[in-house]
Formats: sequence, C-alpha cells, structure tokens
Amino acid sequence: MSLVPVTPYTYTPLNLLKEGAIVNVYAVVKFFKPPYLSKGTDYCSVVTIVDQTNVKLTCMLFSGNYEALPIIYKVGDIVRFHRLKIQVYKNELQGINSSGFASLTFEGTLGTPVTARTSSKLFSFTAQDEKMVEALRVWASTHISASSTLVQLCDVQPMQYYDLTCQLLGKAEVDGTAFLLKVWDGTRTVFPSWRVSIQDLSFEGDLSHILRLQSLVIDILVYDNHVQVAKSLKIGSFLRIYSLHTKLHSVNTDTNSSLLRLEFHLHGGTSYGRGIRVLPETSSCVDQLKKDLEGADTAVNQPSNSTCESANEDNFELSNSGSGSVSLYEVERCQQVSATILTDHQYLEKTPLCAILKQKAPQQYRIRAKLRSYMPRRLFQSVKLLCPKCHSLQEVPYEDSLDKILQDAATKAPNSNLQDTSLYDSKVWSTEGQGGRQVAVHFVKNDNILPLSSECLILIEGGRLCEISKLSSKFHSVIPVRSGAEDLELLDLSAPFLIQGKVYHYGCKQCSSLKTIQNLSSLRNKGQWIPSTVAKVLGIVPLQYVFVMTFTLDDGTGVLDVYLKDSENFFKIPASEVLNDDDLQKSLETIMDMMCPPEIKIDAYPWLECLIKSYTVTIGTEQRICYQIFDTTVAEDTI
DNA sequence: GATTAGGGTTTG
Repeated sequence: MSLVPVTPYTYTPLNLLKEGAIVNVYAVVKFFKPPYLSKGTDYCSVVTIVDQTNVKLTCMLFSGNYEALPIIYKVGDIVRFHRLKIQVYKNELQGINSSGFASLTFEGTLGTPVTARTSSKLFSFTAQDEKMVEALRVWASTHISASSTLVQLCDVQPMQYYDLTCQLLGKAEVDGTAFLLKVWDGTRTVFPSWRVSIQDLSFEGDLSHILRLQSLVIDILVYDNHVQVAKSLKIGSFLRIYSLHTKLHSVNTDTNSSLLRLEFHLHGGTSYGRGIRVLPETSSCVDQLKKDLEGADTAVNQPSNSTCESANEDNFELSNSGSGSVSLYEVERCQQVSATILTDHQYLEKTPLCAILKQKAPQQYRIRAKLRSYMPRRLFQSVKLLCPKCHSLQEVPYEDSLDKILQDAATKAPNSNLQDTSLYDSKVWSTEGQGGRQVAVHFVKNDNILPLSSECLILIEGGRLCEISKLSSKFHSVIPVRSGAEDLELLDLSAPFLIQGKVYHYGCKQCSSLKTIQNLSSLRNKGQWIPSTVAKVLGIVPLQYVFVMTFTLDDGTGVLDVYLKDSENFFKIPASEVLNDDDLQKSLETIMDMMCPPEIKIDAYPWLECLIKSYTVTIGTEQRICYQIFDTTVAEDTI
C-alpha cells in the first residue's frame, strides 16, 4: 500500500550532512548489527551506510519495537531512512533515529524486484524511489564487494567466521550462558560437526528426524546475550546466524587415533554483527534454502545413497598406520585459495598437523595451515650464510666489522713488485691524512687489452668499504686482495672474496683452501666472472645466502614449528641481494604481512599450502624431530 | 522521558 505525500521527500547525499540536521537518506548497507536488546529499554541496531559520494555514516537506531528497525539481511542491501538526526560523536558525524523515524530496505542485487521490506503499514513509494534504488544498485555493483561470509555448510573452513542461512531443527538450554541449536542447510560439512551432549537437557525438536538427517545436521552453541534470542526461536523457523565461528577440534579416542570435529560457536557480544535473525518464509534467500533442504531430504530417504550418507561421519578417524590418516582430506570439496603453492609432489594428500605430531621421522607431508607467528621478527636477521659442503650456518658480517677487516689489511703498503703483470695493469693512489694508506687497483686484462669497465674485474689493495662499494657499482667485479710474498693474495675469508654490484660473496673458512690469484688467468679470456667459477679457481667453497626462519604453523588440529631455509625459491626474492636493497626488503615485509597479518586474529589469516619433511636431530642424548619446508613458493597473485 | 551504543570477533 502506498501513500503519495503532498510534497515529495528530498534526500541528502551523505557528503552534505550537517550536525543537528534531520534528513532523509538513501544508501547501501556497508555494515550492520541485526537488532538486539540493548541494556536500556530498546532494541538497537547499528548500521553503517555509504552512498555514491563514498561518504560513510554509522547510524545508531533504537526502538522499543523490534519490527520498526530496518529489516537488513546482508551487507549490500539498500536502505531508505526518513527523519534521521545527524549528531557528532568522537568528532565524527553519526546518524540516530529521531521522532517519526521510518525505514525501507531493498535487495541490493541488480535485476531483482524492487520490493520494500518494512513494518510500516503506510509508506510512500514513487518512481523517484525506484530510480534511487536502481542507481544505488548500479553504483554498489562496482563499489561494494559481495559478502564473502555468506556461505553454505559445504563451504565452511575451520577457524573462520560465517553468516549461515539455515533451518532450526532442535534446541536445548545447556546452562545459563550456553544454548544449543541444531540446524541444517541441506549441505554437508567437510568435517563432521561436533555433538553437544543433550543428556539431562530438556530438548525441543524431532530427534528421529534429526537422527535420520545424520551429518547434515550441525550443532551450534550460542552464548550469553544470544541465549535469550535462542530460547524464543521456533523449531522449523528459518534463520540467519551472523558471524558464526568455526573451530576444528581433535578428539582423542585412544592412544592411536583421534577424531576431527568441526565446532560451531556464536560467541557472546555483538562485535562484527554477531547475532541471529529470523528470516520470513517469503524471503528470496529462504526460497533457495527450501530447495536445498528438499533435495537433501529426498536424497537421505533414498536407500541407494546410504553409503554416501555415512561417508563423512565414519572416515574421519585418524590412525598412526599412515594410509588411513590422509583419506579424510579426499572429501575436501572446497579448495580455498592458498597464499603459498607447491612446486612439486602435488600428488601428496594433505595431513593434519595433529597426525604429523604423532609420527616418526623421516617423512614428507603436504599440509594446509596458517602462519600463527614467525621468527626472527626483524627480517634482515633472517639472512644467513650457508656452506653447501659442511652445512654450517654463519651470520652475514656487518658493515662495521667488514670495514675493520679491510682497514686491518690496508696497514701494509702495496708491493710494487707485484704490479703491472701480464694478468693486470695497476694503478696506485696515495691518501691524504690517513697514515699514508695507499690504494692499488689492478685492472684484469683480457688478451692484454683492458675491457670496458662494465665487463672488467678489478683487484683492490688497501681499499675501504665505501671505496669498494663505489667501485663495485662501476666495475663488473671486485676482489679485495693484499700483497703476499710472491703474488697478490686474498684476504682472510672473513672478507668477501668477490663483490658484484650489491652482492658480497663469501667463502667457507672450513672447506676452502686458497689458491693463488694468478689462477684467474685461466678465466680472463672468457670474460665471464661467474661467482662459482671464480670461487673454483681460487680454491674457495662459496657460501650460499639463505633465509632462515621458524614458522609456527597452525591448522586448527595442532601447532608445529617448521624451519624455512631458502635462498630464493620460497619468497622469489634472492637472499643474496635483500640486505642491500630497500625495495626487496619492502617486498619481503609485504609477503610476511600478507601471510601473518599484524593486528588481526588468526581466523582471518590466509591458508598456506606447504610441503614439509621431518628429520631427527640429536642434541646430546636427546633426539628431537624437526621439520623443514621444501618445494613450496609464495603464490604470485598474492604478492 | 532518558537510556540504550557509539562496528572491528571468544577463549565456552
């Protein structure tokens, strides 16, 4: 029923709101808390709206009458508020219902009928209204992302929050702070639902029907303020439960096996819009739900499907025997996008961390988990030098200690007998006021001709770190040397044996046996100063730059500390360059913040798919199992 | 007639 007003309503864009004004607005719902009983006398609903001006407004709406508050089902719905008062709270504009407040709510999806949801018996609705709704729908389609939390049970993952549309099958009060709801949506969860004991509880609902539906039914515990609402719910009614939390729980049955069970909790409070709303039978979301329920009911009642029916109920037992422990993930139908991907062994089936923790080493596993935390937190501390031969790890020398080593080597003046040989042309500079320090640069020739500086290897005697770093940006390669008895020789291997651009190449002190500089003559005609080749002719075992980090991984079934030891495959950032490159350091930080976002809860972290291998380490008399990531890389589209 | 809540997840 419509009533056309004498003067048409005018609607204020959200960027033109003024304190104290009472206005009419049209906007898209960006966030909302479904109506709940406040601590005062009224129901309250908090609604944040946004319009084409991209200005947001959070509105506090109160009413003693639940039905008088906006009938919002999801983010993206469109609302019309009449007589909204604008006030200031914490230096920001805020909307609040004023006398005579009224609202209409519309589906926000393009192409759906423009039907107003309202409890008002009389309300205006004109061609102008229809245009306003259509215009906001068009704008929202490119500016408001569809709700990612609205899912079916078959799509839920552990450790997330969801808005669930379902039918109530049974209920029971557990105690004053917890209330059990048994619901279904016609689809089956990947992991079977936990079962809350209803022994000694007064249960309302058709238990034989619930038993027949078996794993199609999930148990939800709602807490605190939601208990009152839950009590009043009618069996058979259609519900939307907002910000329902899923948790995977491993239940130990005996020493050798455990069961994985998916828990559903509606925690106390109204944060993030936590709450329950009853959906009328006539709403379009219920239409789809009813179809799903009918289809599932029919399938359950067909005996041919009975084997399928018991599938997820029975196959989730994990045992130490190995083969049985991975089958549970075969039924994982909904592959969520992962922030890391496997580069090999994709055939491996996933193993939950709780199963890995019970097994002996060595083994290889494919896992799916979240990065709860990592060490070291200061990323430059994660770069180390690794000897591929003796596997020893060492710190990358700091600039200060490196300069000290170079200064110590510069105390001895260059020997003029070792200058201008067939291998190189030499030039010597004297410094002023630096205790007579001399710097000799030996330009390595190619067929007795000096190559272009960009292709030229130079040997430097007496140079300081800043000088070497300047020269390394001009010349292809730099080797710090000193005058020996019969030939130029490399410095102690505490110093780099080769510098190319920003990369300082070090050798292993244990594994190298230094050879004479003259050996470079075997390489000079090739004009390619490849670090591994240079190292070889100089008798050096080159150290490899690696990221060494500890990842604390959590998949909801268990927590596992895993090492990452990687030169460039995992992050796709060369560990050898990151220390001297601000951009690469920023990239690394971005990747870590993506995998382990600061200041948000782990539920919202992305999943990581990883290959890990276990191995045994003996420390004294203690044997410990360690785990290392391999053949895994950060997915390109997540960076 | 004022108050309620004032978005930003429990810890069962």
